[in-house]
Amino acid sequence: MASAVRRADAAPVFASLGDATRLRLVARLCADGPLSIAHLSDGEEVTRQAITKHLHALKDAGVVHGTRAGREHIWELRPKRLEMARRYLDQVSGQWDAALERLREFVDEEG
Amino acid sequence: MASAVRRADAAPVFASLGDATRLRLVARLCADGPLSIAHLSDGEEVTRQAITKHLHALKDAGVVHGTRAGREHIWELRPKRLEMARRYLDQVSGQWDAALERLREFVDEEG
DNA sequence: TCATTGTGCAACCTGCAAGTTGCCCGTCAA
DNA sequence: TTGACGGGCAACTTGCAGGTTGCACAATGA
Repeated sequence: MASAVRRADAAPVFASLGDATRLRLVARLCADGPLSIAHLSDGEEVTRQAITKHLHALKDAGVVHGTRAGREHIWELRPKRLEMARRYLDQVSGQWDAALERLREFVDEEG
Repeated sequence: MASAVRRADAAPVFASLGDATRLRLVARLCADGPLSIAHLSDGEEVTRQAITKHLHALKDAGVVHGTRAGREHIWELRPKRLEMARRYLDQVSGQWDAALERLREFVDEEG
């Protein structure tokens, strides 16, 4: 079985995904593959600097990874972190199901 | 197939889970079932008021639901929202896999 | 060589989130 | 009826996130 995801690890990832602009960046990186800052800024309503800041926020959360190539800075997704977040939600859902089961048994006993 | 999760719906949920205290509250509600504010504040390092604010943040994101019972306010989890967040991560991962597949085919063609 | 392109850096502004404190109110039990 | 318990409300502080502007700098291409 996969090891349990710690809350302290999951929270920063969720926080990094909790911004609409960042979530859009993640979606684009996921659909189109690695892109430069200029390309990622293209079509966005905020400044290139704002995009850069968001990319660093995603990087600090481990969701994204940047590489310098000539005068460009290429950013790509790190799907492992997203998968970790998904696993955390799975864990919580699993606990919930177990709690429901316990409740059912309790009700059965009382009845 | 389940309908696609919109980014605008997912972002607030992620944001609500992006705080360590709130994530802890969610975990407790999930493991122990519905609890009052007093119980949820018990063991936390912040004030009851702070917990109340966090619970309202989770409620605004649709992750949690509160009911008044006598002089107590009972809060319980809404697993549907968490499941939605999980589905969103599934979507993104799916796109990522498709992108990898396209890349593989492209490399095969070139080779 | 020189203009253009893609970025990085730093300073700055602004609004909101997180937390606290103080006070008041309904509810429940003795 | 009264005191204790569980909460709501409002004002206030503080730190930081999100965004901007201005400038400097390296890489690139004509």
